[in-house]
Amino acid sequence: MNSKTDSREKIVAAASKLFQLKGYTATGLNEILRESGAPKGSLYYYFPNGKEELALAAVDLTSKTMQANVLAGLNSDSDPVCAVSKVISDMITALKDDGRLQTMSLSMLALETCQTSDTLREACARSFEKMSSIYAQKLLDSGFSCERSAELGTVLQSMIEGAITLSLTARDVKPLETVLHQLPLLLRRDSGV
Amino acid sequence: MNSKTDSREKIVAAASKLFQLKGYTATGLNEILRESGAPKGSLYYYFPNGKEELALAAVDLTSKTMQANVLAGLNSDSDPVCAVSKVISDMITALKDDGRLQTMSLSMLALETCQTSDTLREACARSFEKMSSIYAQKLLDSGFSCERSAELGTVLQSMIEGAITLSLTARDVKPLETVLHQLPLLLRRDSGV
DNA sequence: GTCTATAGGTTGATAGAC
DNA sequence: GTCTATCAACCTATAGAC
Repeated sequence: MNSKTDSREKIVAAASKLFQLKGYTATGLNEILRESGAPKGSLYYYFPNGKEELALAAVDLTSKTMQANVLAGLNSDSDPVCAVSKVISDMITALKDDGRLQTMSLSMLALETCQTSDTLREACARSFEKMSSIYAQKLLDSGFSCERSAELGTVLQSMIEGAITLSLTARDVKPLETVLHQLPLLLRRDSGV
Repeated sequence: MNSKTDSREKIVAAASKLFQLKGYTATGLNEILRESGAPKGSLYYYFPNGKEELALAAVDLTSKTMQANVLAGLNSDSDPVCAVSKVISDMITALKDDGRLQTMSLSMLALETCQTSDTLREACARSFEKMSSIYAQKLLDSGFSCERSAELGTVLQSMIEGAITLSLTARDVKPLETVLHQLPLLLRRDSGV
């Protein structure tokens, strides 16, 4: 077994979970270490630049998992409306199971850090951009025009991030369900602008 | 002059500004007091329950200002597409002037506090709900059906909050501009679901 | 009522033993 | 390489002088 990167991975996994749950500022390094079981020395061995460098690794991990989840949902159906609906339904189910963020949104971390750390801001921006492009690619494959696919990808990403925020705040998945319900209208093929 | 509530109002105004800019956890009470010019004793005189009670007042202030801004934009045109476009254009202009949140979104504060404080979570949820209903009322007045108005109000609120998050993170108003561009399609009158 | 000084606890980070 | 003991700085909250 490779115990070499094991400590590192456990720290990043714990950080990724806690940053999403409580936010960047509210999550202490001690808490991350307690959760991961690793001692403090290991953290500064693997991440000499401290909290910011660890958060960067956590964002990358969260981002990759999010992308995999969305891609899996999109691949479940060839019809783009059904495919995106599946992605949102999965989020609703996950949110109902436990009312917490679990690899669904980087919004809190992005908003917290975008004014204070360019490194983290850019990492979050890349993640948002990637998610938009994943939605756009699905639309492009389904016959939407190049320009309209790109625009709708951004709109979908905005709408879903916003609906997650509203649903978490209300402790009620209704905003996500409403977006789900209005999805067919937004993605109509006819009379594209 | 009524100096009675003057200190209180200055504290709430400073808190409202800093909470939106840096977030709830990252903003210290000392910083708020420094910004407002009031001493620490006054804070605990007006807000015996400390930071949470102050944040509640700050959310109420921010929420009221946001509602006034959106209502002003919506009243600028009788056509709902033009009216909502005006609201979003104003946000784009404000974001271009200085790339910071200024009475535009409670998303960061809502995400930060929704897992730890029911009081603040509910205050943010009420604000989101109110904003959705303001958009819905405009659509209702423009002849949309009652049910469709309510649903589109939620979708608009989600989409705009999400696009603000994306624009701030990317330091680029393009996501908001894209939403603006796709707005006419979302709000088409024909063939309502 | 208004304000200051300080308590008590936590944070991110470091130095150095093994 | 891995870990522990400890630092200085910061936080929220309080007690009590004016």
